[in-house]
Amino acid sequence: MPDKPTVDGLEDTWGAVWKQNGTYTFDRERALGLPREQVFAIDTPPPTASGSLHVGHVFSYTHTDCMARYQRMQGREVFYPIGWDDNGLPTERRVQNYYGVRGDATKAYIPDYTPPLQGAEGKSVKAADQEPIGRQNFIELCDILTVKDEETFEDLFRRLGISVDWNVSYRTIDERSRAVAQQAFLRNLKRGEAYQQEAPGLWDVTFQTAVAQAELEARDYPGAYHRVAFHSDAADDGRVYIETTRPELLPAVVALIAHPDDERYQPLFGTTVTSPLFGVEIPVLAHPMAEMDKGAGIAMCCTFGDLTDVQWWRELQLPTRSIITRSGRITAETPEWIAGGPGEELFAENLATKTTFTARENVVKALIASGDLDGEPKKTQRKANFFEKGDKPLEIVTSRQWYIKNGGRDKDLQSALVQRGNEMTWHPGFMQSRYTNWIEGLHGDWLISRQRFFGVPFPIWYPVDAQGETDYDNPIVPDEADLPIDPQGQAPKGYDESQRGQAGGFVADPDVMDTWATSSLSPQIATGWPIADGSAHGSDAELFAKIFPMDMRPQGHDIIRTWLFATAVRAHHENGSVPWTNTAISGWILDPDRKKMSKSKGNAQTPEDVVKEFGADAVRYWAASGRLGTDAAYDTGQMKVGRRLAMKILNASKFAYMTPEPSAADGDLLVLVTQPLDTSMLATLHDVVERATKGFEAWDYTRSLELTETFFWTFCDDYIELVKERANNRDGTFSDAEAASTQAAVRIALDVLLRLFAPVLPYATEEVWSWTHADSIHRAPWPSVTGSTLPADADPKVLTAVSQALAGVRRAKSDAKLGMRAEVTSMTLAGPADALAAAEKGEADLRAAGRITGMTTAVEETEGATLVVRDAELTPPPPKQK
RNA sequence: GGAUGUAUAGCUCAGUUGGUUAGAGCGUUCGCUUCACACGCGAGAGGUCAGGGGUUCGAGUCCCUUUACAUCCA
Repeated sequence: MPDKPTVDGLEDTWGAVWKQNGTYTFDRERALGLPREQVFAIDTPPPTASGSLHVGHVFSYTHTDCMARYQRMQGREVFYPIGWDDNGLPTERRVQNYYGVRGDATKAYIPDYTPPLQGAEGKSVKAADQEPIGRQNFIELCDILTVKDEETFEDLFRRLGISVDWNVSYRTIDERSRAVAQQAFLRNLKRGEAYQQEAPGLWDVTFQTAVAQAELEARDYPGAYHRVAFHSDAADDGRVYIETTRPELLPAVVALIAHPDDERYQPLFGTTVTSPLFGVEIPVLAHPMAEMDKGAGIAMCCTFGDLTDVQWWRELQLPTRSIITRSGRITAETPEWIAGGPGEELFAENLATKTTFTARENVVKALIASGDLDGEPKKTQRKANFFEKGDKPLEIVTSRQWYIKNGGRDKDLQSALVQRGNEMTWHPGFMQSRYTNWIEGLHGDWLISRQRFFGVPFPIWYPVDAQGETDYDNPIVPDEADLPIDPQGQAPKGYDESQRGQAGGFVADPDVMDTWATSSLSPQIATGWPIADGSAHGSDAELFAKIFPMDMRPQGHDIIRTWLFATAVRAHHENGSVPWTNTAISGWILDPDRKKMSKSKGNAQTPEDVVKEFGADAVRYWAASGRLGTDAAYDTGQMKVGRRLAMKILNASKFAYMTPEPSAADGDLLVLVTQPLDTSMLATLHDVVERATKGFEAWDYTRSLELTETFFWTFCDDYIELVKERANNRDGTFSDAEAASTQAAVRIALDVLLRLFAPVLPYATEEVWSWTHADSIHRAPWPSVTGSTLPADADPKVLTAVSQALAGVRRAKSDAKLGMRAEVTSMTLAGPADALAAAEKGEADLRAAGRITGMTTAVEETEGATLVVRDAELTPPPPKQK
């Protein structure tokens, strides 16, 4: 026991001990032998290894850790893995900026490649300044940087005291994850849950990849309505006006569309009009999606300007006239429907290969020149779809993509997935509606293919026929036993590498899976879902059978629509079950202005600094003060309180263990506790244990902490102050039995309190525990209410009454502006008879703590029936002798 | 426009199935070297529970409505 206890440095001391002793190691054998409910399996979120953590991570990972530690102390075998989500776009983007490179599928592999930059942290390198390198070189750099990032993360998690088992870890790009993702995909394919389709879809021109509905973000985007004339024989003045924000798409127009009930356009339905500048003849059609009260009420449908165009194109069976390429520029060749027409030259000279922005300017100029633009363009803010990580509006491009069925096009599947939500217990419950709402709002299947580099490749090849045409309808798949595979580096069975890309040979599917298509399998990856025959790549059929579905999925509410939903979809298809039975949804961290904290706003704190300044226990205390589902303010004040609490635990414990050690016959301290005040304190604690346990059982660690903390301060400020004299008994005022009673009681209480605090404050509690125990507190049993043998007459009211009396004495001294050492030569303790009777049971302690030499009592009604002190006569303490 | 949540002391938040006079911490004011702790201890001040209406013997709590804020979806 140290002379001057401190919370500083506990992280280093105990972090090393826990690591060495494997305190949090998952015992697979024990788990397999236990009943299922005695195992607690957590599907820990794999953090994105693309930079530094922020306090929001600290917040939610602490929530999970508190639950994990509680479950462990309850004797359950806790499966608490850690994963890293290192595949995907965030990593690619970080690598681009960190090394100043860019993946380019056309470049060859360079052995021993040295990138132009090292650690250009935080800066973004312009695309033009990035060195284009081959796919394999790019992937190698991704691998190097993610491993480096993950080490930093591990440091912080360890320091925070997150009790994951570091032996049970995975990366979403490692061999096992690739094998799991590919096997799951192949099985989806076999069962018809995965399919590919060539269709118009949302496309990011910066990243040059398709994106899924879950990755969309609607943002305000400035634009202008252009009133443009189409030419018609059926119209009064030969003109039909439409209003469009995208005049550059005029060459791609396929129809004009108005609402079927719109009287203005009745005469035009069924007729044709010709487009200005290009003279293309198109039909005027009716469709209910046309908005009568917007613009002119009639719209031009282009292939494709937005998702409504796609719907019209599909439902009205319109032709496809695409002019926007995957890079977001206008196509270089003049399309056949323009060639030979009046706009041929305009297209070739002023539109081809231009950006949409330039093309728009040029079309507008031409429209002004031809007199087909009516008035000035009217500025507007329109909602445009963006990729959540992109900064240019999405275009719609026709491409071949892979999809997994998610209920967006199938009502039965949709309701089955909604139903899965009912099989999970949501903490808090209202978060389930976000899940349900999202599913019910889906309007397409889940697009999982991405035209990127650093991801899990589709385990697919396609035959190339004798004419050199790729046969997409008959993909070649590998055996599960061969997974994971890279179809770009390996030839399918029955072929050899020389046949790649040759007529009569094969080609690889060029795409990778979206990150979510792998991380949605985290339960299967972590729990040992068998690959092929179950012997390779971390397969563990026995463990999988035991702990899947898992018990807990912790995560933030912003990714319910992505990670949580996708995980439910995969388990539904593959396992016919939910992936876990509980979801614990953490809120966000808001800065003091109630804004979401983020690095871009410059208001985010680095967790490393915070932990260094206040200590891990203090930061955890702050995090644990935030309930599940509730956004919390970033509040260093709460961290100071946490630090103070941890200090108090050390100091109070030091006091307790400095009192003479009582000796019990058979080591059972409880039999020594005989005095009413002491049994009263234990009875109150007994009640606290009961309620704190209920808190954890309801996933309300905050409630549990609050109850424990409140009692702890009463224990320190009232109980310990009252029994100080008796516990040390320096003057021999008390009998040995009286002294031993409290010496035993403080030790018993502390033993319980430390364990109640342990899930939230692992460092301070472990430190104190180590003064009297050889084993870790984090493997000690959670305090039990059933096993205790409190004396039958233990009455919580005694502590309450004596504390009230002591408060009255303190107030009298405080009012007299005297110190607490002042002597009370006479006073009257007044209150109801039962309260007085209870107080009398601790009178000797009250006299000692209050330095009361003269006291009388008076039975009377008092406000709130509390005990009050009246007519106190005080003598200031003698000056202190040095 | 739809969904979900929030609104209680200067700040951050509790307040359980409706039940005496609405609580805590921080901050603030006053006081105290007290042999575990000055990173401490004691005491005080501070609230029309967002507004309005209703149910009830009784509403911070239940119902309706308005307002503000946050998030998600259109």
